[in-house]
Amino acid sequence: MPELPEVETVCRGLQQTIAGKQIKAVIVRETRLRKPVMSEKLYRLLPGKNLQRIERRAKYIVMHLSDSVIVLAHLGMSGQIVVQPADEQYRKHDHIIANLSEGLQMRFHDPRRFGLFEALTVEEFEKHPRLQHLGLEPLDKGTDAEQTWSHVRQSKKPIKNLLMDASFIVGVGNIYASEALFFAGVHPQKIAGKMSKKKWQELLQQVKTVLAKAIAQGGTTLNDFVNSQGESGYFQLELAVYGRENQTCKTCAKPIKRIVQSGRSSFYCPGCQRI
DNA sequence: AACACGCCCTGCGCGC
DNA sequence: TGCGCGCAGGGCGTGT
Repeated sequence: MPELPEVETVCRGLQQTIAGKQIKAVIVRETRLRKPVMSEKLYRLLPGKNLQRIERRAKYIVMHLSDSVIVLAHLGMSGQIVVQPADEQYRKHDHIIANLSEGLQMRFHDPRRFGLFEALTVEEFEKHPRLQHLGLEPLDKGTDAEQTWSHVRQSKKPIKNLLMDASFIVGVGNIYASEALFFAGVHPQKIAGKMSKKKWQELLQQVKTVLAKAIAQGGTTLNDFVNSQGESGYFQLELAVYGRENQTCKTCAKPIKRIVQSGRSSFYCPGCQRI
């Protein structure tokens, strides 16, 4: 479900709604996530701690608690973190519950269970293997063509695969990769190293623009996205190519094509995006 | 050693 | 109406 803009939206929402609140108790109802949930550690580390700051790194949600405790969460394909009144009925797939002050609950909900939810000490967080090899944040000022070109020019990957390579740039998922490629006029199968530097500059700019717009829309570009208040999105910002196979290109009216790259669908306009 | 692939899961929409 | 199939926004382990 979520790419960088959706995770960013969740983090901002959590910061607004639960920063400053205390975790009273934790209930683990399902441990079978991508990585088995360490219930005992959650029970030991979280109760009594205050939520101080919630931030995003790549597609990870990082919750800083008092006493140097950190909750690291990932939404996978279908995860949600929703804050709601504690007296509402559990939904199917509400896997981890944190009772907060003021009668609220934070619930980690994830039908496909590809997500991650764990409690860590700061030391564990800083050495966390999953976080060691993450690439650049696309929205950072310093992430520009100058900074990245030497890597891009050496890559023999199709450009779409490179855009989605989290050891290079983080947060760009299957939808926004297709969208950015469309707006830059780059074919998803173009070999990264064969682009001109100018074209790469343009593409990176489109990546930033697409992500920033989606954040500005509150992540509501994706149809079943749910923010931290449980509000679902609706298409405020229409997608140009993703999911539009056989529909007409909004620029040149040719039919949008779908191909599969590394097992994932890519959508592009054969008129606007050339190899 | 850089790639692509399969797989982890549930749910949904489609065609029959 | 029910059933099977293909597909889904992520990421990791494995094999080439």
